[in-house]
Amino acid sequence: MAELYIRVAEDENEEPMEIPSEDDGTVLLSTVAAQFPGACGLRYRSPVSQCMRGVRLVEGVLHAPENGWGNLVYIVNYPKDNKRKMDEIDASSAVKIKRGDQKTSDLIVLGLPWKTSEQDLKDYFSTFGEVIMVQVKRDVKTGNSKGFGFVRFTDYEAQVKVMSQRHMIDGRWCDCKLPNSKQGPDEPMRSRKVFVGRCTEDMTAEELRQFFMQYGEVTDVFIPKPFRAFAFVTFADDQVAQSLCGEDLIIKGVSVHISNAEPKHNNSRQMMDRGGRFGNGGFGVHHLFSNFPGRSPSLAAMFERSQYQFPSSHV
DNA sequence: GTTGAGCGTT
Repeated sequence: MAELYIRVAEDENEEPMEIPSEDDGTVLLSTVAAQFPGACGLRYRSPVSQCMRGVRLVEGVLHAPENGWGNLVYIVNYPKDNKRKMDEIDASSAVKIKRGDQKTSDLIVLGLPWKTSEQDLKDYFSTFGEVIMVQVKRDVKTGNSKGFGFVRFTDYEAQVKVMSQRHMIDGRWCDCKLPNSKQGPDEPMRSRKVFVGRCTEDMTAEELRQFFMQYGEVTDVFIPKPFRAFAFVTFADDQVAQSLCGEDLIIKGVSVHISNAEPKHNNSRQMMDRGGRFGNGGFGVHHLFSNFPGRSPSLAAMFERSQYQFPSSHV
C-alpha cells in the first residue's frame, strides 16, 4: 500500500491534519499522539447512522473501519482526566516540553505512629485537598510500619500548605517534607533515556510505552528480568526525557520516580567525554558486538537496540 | 511482641 494519510482533528470544526498510515493500512496511536499529545484513540461520525463511532484500537494500533479510512475526518479522543489539561496546551504545540511549575510531587511523611494505616493518612490529608496517592512504608517480612510514608496531592496549593506546618496524626507530631530524592538534582546530562524507579511487577512494557507516549515519541522501553522495580524509557527527543527527570508520575495508581538514566558510578573519562555516558541498561552489548559483529540475528537486534540506548557519540 | 531519625525493594 502506497503512502496513505488519514485526516485527523481535535473536533469536527477544526482543520484536519493528515496523519500517515502504516504499510498494512493501520494507523499507530503513537503517530496520532505525536501530533496530538495525550491522544488515546480516534472516533468518527458514521455517514450512515450520523452517530459517532469509535475506531478499533488493539495494542496501540488503530484499525480502519470496514470500508477503509476513506476521506472522513477522525476526531481525537483524550482520556477523560486529561481532556482539560490538553485543552490548556497551545493546540499547535506538538509536545509539551515546558511544564508549569505548579506540578505536585510526593511528600515524605516522617514520624507516623506504628499503627497509622494508609486509610488513616488519606483521611487526614484529604482535609487539605484531593489526595491522589498515599503510602505507608512497611517491613516486607513483618508488615510493620516503618513509621514513615508518602503523600501526593492533586493541587500544588495543598502541597505547600501541608509542607508549611506540623501534623498531629494519630497522636504524634509528623513532618511532611520534600524527599531527598527530589532535592539533589544531580548533573543533568542530556539523555533520551530516563530511569523509572519504583515500578511494580504488573507494569508491562506496553503499558509503560502507552503511558509515556503522552509526553513524546517513545523509542524503547526496557524492563529488567527478573523483576527489579525499575525500567528504562527512551524517547525520540532528549528534551522530552530531560523534562521528565525529577518528576513523580502516577502509573496505575503507583508513584514512580523519573530520573536520569546514567548510573552514579560514571568513570571520569566517560563523564568528561562531551557529556557522553554509558548507561548500557544491564547489557554488555558493546563488548558482544565489537567482538562478534553480525554473528547472529539476536546480536544484530541488540545492536539496533543499542542505538537507542547509547548517545550518538558512542555509536 | 522491641524502636523514633530517617528517605520510597536502582
